[in-house]
Amino acid sequence: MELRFYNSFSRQIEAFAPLEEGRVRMYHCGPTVYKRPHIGNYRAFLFADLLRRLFDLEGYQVTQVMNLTDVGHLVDDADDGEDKLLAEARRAKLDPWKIVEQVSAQFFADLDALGVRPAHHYPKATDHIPEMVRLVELLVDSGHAYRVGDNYYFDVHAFAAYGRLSGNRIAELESGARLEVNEEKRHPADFALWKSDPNHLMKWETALGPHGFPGWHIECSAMSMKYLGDSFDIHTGGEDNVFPHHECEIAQSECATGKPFVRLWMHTKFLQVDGGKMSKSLGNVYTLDDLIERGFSPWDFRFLVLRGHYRTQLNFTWEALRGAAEARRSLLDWRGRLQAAERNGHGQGQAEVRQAGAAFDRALEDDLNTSEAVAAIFQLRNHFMHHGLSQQAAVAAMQLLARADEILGLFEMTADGAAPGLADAEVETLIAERNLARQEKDWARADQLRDQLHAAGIVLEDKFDGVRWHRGE
RNA sequence: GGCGGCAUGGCCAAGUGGUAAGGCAAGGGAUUGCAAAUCCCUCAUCCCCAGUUCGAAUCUGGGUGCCGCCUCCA
Repeated sequence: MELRFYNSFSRQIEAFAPLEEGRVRMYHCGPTVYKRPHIGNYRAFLFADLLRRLFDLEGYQVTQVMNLTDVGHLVDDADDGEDKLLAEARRAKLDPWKIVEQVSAQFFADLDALGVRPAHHYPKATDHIPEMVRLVELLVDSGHAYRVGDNYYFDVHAFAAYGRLSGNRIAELESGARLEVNEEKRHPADFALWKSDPNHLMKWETALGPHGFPGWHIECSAMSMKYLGDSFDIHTGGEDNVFPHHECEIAQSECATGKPFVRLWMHTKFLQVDGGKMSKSLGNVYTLDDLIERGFSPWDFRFLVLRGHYRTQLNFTWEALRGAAEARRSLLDWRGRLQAAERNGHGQGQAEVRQAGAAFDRALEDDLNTSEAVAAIFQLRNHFMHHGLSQQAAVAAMQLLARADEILGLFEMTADGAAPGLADAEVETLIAERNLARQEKDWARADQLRDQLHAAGIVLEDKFDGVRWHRGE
């Protein structure tokens, strides 16, 4: 496939060309582990998984890194002065390290439930204090950063390209600033690399000072470059990360190394709920458990998210989730029908399968247009339902469906083909038994057998000329 | 105030100059012991207004609504 992606930095769709042939190195901004991520957060992580799966299938050697931020962020404007993690620790009357441990475990459980392939590294900020300190020292030595007491700030005027990613201009940032200016900084747009506060709970004694802790942006520069090199291929995050986070990462990384930092920046749009943003006051900040409580599988959510384009806002509604769940079920059903057709298919359809496969690939190549890719699958399904497929075409269609499953993650890890439960012969026996009961108009017995088969994932179709069955839903 | 983005049927969502993909839901009919599944049929002119064009959901201008960001700390 000839992949083309939209680059937030150039604001254009570009042909994908990794730094090193056959190899992809990518970094994803991960969660701040102070509180269980909500479904909106998982949109970004599912997108990262989509990239990962695509590159895996395309035969690239992938190195994927996602950070866990375990030194806090601000809760919101109202909670000034204290970071998210410390606030949560106080609220829950727990040690911050305990919070990190619990939330991280929850996060990994969620990823697993969503069918996300594990990244190769999940570095934590607090495990990389020396790397961050080294970066700060480099920036100070090279004149890109300055020290005030034991605080260290990046001088945005030392990097001419500051603002290129976000489109912000330093002068505008200054005039638009809503909050009071930190008098220590030479310019309001300068950002903290390293701070000091003797009263901080999470602090480190380093060459930078006795009571220091890192600024937010520095961790991603330090960890991405440690695991991926000074220059790497892809960096992703939510749209909220563009500024200031990624803008600052570029500045500090490129000034520290003198090399280009990231080739391709990709950002996912936010997930909205009921047409607006999620908010605690509306009670629509959902976690995976909220979906499960309503009878949905995390995989239904996965499908809802991935069949929408990552650069478009996606509106979450319960009705939409129900629609995604039904659609996924019908694909599962189709897989069962295809398995049957691989043995006793009829019709033609080679051309249609080829066409669908080409459309599927074309859509994905074009900046991951998963909507169109999924539509291609459904079009083939519709053709099959109307006209059937030859055995050979059914085999090819199964291959396409498996390919879609590899990339999008459609089906939960239930067995495919080798489904646990009844063997074909057993199914046939039960069906014969039910037919006998039906002939004798023993409806209770017939329905009981039907229920038994249904429970085993067997779908029966009572046709005028007999009973057909397939595995599915 | 600055920067960026979105607005397509009941719900979700592609399409970005050539006459509206796909999914879900809904209605009518066929079939059925009942049911499910399946089959047939029905279901949008693209937020509003004004332009450009032979032609616009797609371009331009102006509205309206929604979303992200604008660094004390992070």
